[in-house]
Amino acid sequence: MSEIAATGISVLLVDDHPIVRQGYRRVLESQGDLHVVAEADNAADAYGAFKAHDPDVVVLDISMPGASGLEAIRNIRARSPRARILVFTMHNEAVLVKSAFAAGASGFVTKSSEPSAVVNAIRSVARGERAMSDDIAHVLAEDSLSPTGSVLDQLGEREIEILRQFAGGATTEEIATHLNLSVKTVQNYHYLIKSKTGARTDAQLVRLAATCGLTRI
Amino acid sequence: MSEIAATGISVLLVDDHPIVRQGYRRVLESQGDLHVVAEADNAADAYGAFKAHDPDVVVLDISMPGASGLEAIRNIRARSPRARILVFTMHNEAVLVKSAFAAGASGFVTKSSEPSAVVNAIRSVARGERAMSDDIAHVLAEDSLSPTGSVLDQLGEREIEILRQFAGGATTEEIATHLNLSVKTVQNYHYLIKSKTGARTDAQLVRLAATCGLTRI
DNA sequence: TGCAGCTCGGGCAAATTTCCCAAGCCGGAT
DNA sequence: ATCCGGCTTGGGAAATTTGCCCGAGCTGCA
Repeated sequence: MSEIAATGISVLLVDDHPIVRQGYRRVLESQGDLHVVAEADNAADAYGAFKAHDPDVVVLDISMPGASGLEAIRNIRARSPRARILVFTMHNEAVLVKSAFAAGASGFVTKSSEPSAVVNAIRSVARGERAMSDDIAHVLAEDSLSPTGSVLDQLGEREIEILRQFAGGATTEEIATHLNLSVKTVQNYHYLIKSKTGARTDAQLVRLAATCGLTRI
Repeated sequence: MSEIAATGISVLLVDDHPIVRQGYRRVLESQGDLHVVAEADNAADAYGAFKAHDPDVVVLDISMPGASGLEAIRNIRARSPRARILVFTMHNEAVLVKSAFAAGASGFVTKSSEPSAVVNAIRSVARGERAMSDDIAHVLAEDSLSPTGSVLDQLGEREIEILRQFAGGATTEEIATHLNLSVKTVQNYHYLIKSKTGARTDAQLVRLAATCGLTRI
């Protein structure tokens, strides 16, 4: 079957929902130049499938947000730096997007995009270009993309400690007491952490802390 | 076009993601007996499309959570009690499932299901039977056996929906927009949820939602 | 020496949270 | 039929927090 790849773009589909995979497979294959050569339904299998089929593009459709998808990206890129990975999800949080690119993704498109935008993104990524959908470009633009790596690398020791306690459920006053700081300082850290990580919500902050292993839930 | 219905099952697809709709459409139509006669990308349009095409089955694929989906179900059923609605989502919380059936759904399948299970569910629903995927039956079964009142039992439908979106990282404005409520109302729910659950912090709320399976991290 | 970055906090306007309250609606109990 | 209670929806007003600006002390490093 690998002869096909010579005339088109071979794709590995990663998604945990079987029927979603099948739907995308049909949409992609109707394009003529796109060929789904393999599927995987979890992050762990993704690399095995990648190694076995050496696809031109990996389309990672992570419906659930964070960690396992990012892990899969790192997993593949660490061992095959030439891999092209297009993240395809319904989430559009700046933190997630940045993390995905930092982890080595080549593109990021949301499910709100038109089908044509998605297939064009696959073609762009296959050519080695970076691709993202308009809405993603928008959130990133506002967020003013910084070349920093993992989200936690941007944070100082104190910031991480405060984030940990906050994500653990502590109030601002409690954190101030624990760390012998003024409430004002803790508030400022809270704000600083949010701007550094791109989280716009306390909830996003908690999710971030959880996916980074800062807290367990 | 309605002559087709005589030989098969006509389907109305409701989903907010264009490419997802297109994928499902191809999967369903490849079955031979299933025909997608219309699509809608939001709850508001769903009833209009239903009235215009009178499909045998409505497949409601609400990736974005709930209330608007539940509303759409009630909306359709209230005016066309004969309507057969199959909810098709990635969520598998008992609360949601029960709400959906209470709202008048005929079936509930998750995206984790095999494509064959999904199309069979559509056929079952078209015959007027009730249908649900194995995993849904499982969570409902466990739920009915557990006398332990989950924290979620204290919360109403709206509260749960708002908690879900909040824990997912949405801002108050976003939730208000999604659910067509005033910001003030969402704020009040936010407060109410905290007092009902005893959470004193947004972070505690997120953790609570996560442990209840309302959101994944 | 000097810059850069972390840590710590003040200030102040704008926004949000916290409570309390009211009204409509609906289902169940009386 | 009526009342009670709970859900849903929002207003109001005080209290608190956020967002963003600032300065200052400390450290490490070039």
